Amino acid sequence: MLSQTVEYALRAATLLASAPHQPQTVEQIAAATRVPVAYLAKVMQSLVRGGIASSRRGVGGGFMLARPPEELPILSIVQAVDPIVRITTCPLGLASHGSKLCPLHRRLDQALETMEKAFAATTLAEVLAEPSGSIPLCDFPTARPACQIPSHPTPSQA
Amino acid sequence: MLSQTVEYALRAATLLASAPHQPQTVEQIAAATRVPVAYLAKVMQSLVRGGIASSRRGVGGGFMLARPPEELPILSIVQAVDPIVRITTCPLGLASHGSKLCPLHRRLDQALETMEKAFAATTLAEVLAEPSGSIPLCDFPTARPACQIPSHPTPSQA
DNA sequence: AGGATAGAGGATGTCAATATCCTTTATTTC
DNA sequence: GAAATAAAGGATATTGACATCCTCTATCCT
Repeated sequence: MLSQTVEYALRAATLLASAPHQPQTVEQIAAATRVPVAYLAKVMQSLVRGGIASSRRGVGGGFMLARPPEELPILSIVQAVDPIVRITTCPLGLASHGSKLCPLHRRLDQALETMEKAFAATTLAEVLAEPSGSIPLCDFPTARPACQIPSHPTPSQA
Repeated sequence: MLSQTVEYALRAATLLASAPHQPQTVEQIAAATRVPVAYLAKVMQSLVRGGIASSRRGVGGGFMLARPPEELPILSIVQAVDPIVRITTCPLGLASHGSKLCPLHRRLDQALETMEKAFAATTLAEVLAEPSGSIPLCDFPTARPACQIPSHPTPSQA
């Protein structure tokens, strides 16, 4: 239903949100989120192009969120890597309907709209700092959820 | 987002609903719904296995809905061909959360649930007989929407 | 400047979804 | 029973999502 790529991107973004102002390398993100390193590199590129993350090369470089998690609806992450395409014209390709969708596709598009809205209404920050106290994104080997950072997540553990 | 297969299955089911008690061959359905014939044959098999449609071989045979459209939520069609898989355990595979989802995946699963409910709440009949009068599934070369059937849709036009 | 680090980008491989084709089986009609 | 019709099912292509690898470029540190 939701693509692997979206899943990966959301995990990565969540990790970045949990380590603010601390650049994370692809290796670090991959290890923490259990995503194939090489593929994650591509996904991160999409996030950078989409304005979700910023990147820095060289020593001490890595990826950081381009904006604070409070201002990042998870929809923007979805759209950056694997956009939700709404149904705007009849997929059958017949022009007889003009711009009006038939009932079937109207319903399908409504379902898409619902998803879109749900994702638009949820920010990364909300995903991260849940009142219930459940640790987001499961155990992090290196990083900690925002609510219980010791002093800084992981400067360089090698 | 939604797979091609689901799209095809819904189109086919809608057509069957528009021609009740009139078996439609794969060729007929394919022509009316603009779906590749050979692939549609596979999709129809799934619908039959899923209890959505019934099939008859031989002359005068074809596919019919197994139940009246009023009793067929479109969710059942989706589930028959390309089931929505809800997120029940942490995709990261770490058991530390027990059965509790992390906030991220809880949200994602909620989105899936919303879709599921939307599809569960909509019947084929509703998709077919829209008050607005827009013709479902665009133009039918052979069949007509339920609201304006002449006498019978298309017995055998060859 | 030179070496080390780390992202960017291109080329390529793998696998599942999509799609096609052909043979077999069931059913009807004559 | 034989011929025609139409679905069932297996084998096989094609395509795009997912994934890997290698080289190039930017940045940091000494």
